Amino acid sequence: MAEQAGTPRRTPLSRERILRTAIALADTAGIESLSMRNLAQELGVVPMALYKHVANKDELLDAMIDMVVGEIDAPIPDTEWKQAIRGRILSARSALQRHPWAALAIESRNMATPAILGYLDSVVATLRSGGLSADLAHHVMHAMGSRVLGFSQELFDTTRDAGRSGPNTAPQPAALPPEIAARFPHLAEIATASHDETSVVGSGCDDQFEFEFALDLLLDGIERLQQRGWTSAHR
Amino acid sequence: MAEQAGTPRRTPLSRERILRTAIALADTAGIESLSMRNLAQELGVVPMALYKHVANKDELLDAMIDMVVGEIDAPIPDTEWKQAIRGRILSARSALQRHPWAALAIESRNMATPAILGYLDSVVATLRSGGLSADLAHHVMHAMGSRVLGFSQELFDTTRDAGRSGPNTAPQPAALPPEIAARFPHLAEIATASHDETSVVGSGCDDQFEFEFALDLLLDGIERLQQRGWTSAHR
DNA sequence: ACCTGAACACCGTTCAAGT
DNA sequence: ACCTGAACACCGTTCAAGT
Repeated sequence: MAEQAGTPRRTPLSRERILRTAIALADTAGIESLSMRNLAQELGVVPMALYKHVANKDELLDAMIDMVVGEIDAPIPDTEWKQAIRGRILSARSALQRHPWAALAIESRNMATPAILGYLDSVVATLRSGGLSADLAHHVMHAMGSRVLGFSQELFDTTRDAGRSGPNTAPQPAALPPEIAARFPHLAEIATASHDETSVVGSGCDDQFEFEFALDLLLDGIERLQQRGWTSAHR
Repeated sequence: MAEQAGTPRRTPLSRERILRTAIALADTAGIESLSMRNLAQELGVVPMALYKHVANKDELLDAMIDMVVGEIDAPIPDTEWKQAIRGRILSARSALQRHPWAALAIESRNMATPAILGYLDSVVATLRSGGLSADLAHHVMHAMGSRVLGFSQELFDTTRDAGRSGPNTAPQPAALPPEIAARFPHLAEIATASHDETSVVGSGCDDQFEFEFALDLLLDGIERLQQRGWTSAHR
């Protein structure tokens, strides 16, 4: 079960192979199943063997994050800044969606891996090249928050089973259970809102649409500030 | 050490007392120090005793979260919706700041405790009373994301030691270490931006300002959409 | 009837002993 | 010189044995 068919059983352990296996394990079994012991077993080695290639579990997680961030597309040159940022962020989003554990891992880490810093740096570069002041760019990065990296921590999360293999366990809870819908009438109302308008199947809401809605709200607001020559002194 | 001076050593265990102690422990020692065993020791009982009052650790965490959410101020009646929401969210923020572990706990939980649902419901109620359509209110809640609850997952977190007792360990890293400032010039530039403008001591940036900047950017954008009678069909 | 010590099945990580 | 079994100090939770 643990040994893969094609490879000779004694494929030498390498940092690369450890990272790929760790990511695959987290993707399919969930991040909570990623223990040094489980990972070692998956690789057919004794747990201690991993410590030859990674310092400890924290460093392993950092390296996994860096690999995911590395999947984000490079910026498209010669594009208007708003479109460039938009495309970049949507690419980040799809990378993070391929690895559902990554968003929370990034948040719980103290942050600041080289790959993340490189990505953020290039986003700032795009903002600056679009004519935004360093001052405004600074606040923009804060305002975007985790959305820069493609996730926004949806509060009522429709797809929270993050990290299950196979088809998503029950596509949607089919709106709210009636007893809590009664206790929280306004939530019930908006849960069923935008049914008629958008063409979403079932009662689920379109996460991608919500993400872009918020993203564009922010980008449009920022563009307006820039055009008005906003500085921190304004407020 | 574990027994408090004023109380008789046999203060009967109660859910209330367990929760208060758990929150205090997480506040002072950090969430990673909150184990059932540690908590029991703090209370002077055997770990198993806790299971008479809480089903398991997950339920304990949910109850702790609900208690923190309970600290959020009630909405001020008869206020214009934008101001009402703004005040509510800033109150949520200060509650979450008093308990630095809470934001991450909320995110990692599957979400949807009664207190959180009640809070979200009342925020939606305010939006609706301000004349926003259920459709727009829906998207607004998504756009706000975790900011509705007062946190935004700052990506470059200036105060990430969350959960240390005593004075904050070194107020600020004094800008970026020069070697990484060289590798990420645009980050370095915005890190030192808004120095002259705002009156922030040291090189830190004003988290509260950044939060309100983003909040107002969103609220202003939403107000404009509302005034224009925006619906999902627009896009 | 109530309480709890010991135990179970896990962690991440160390270290000395074996080849 | 290299590898690794056993061990350490933890987890959350169960359960049978003790009062």
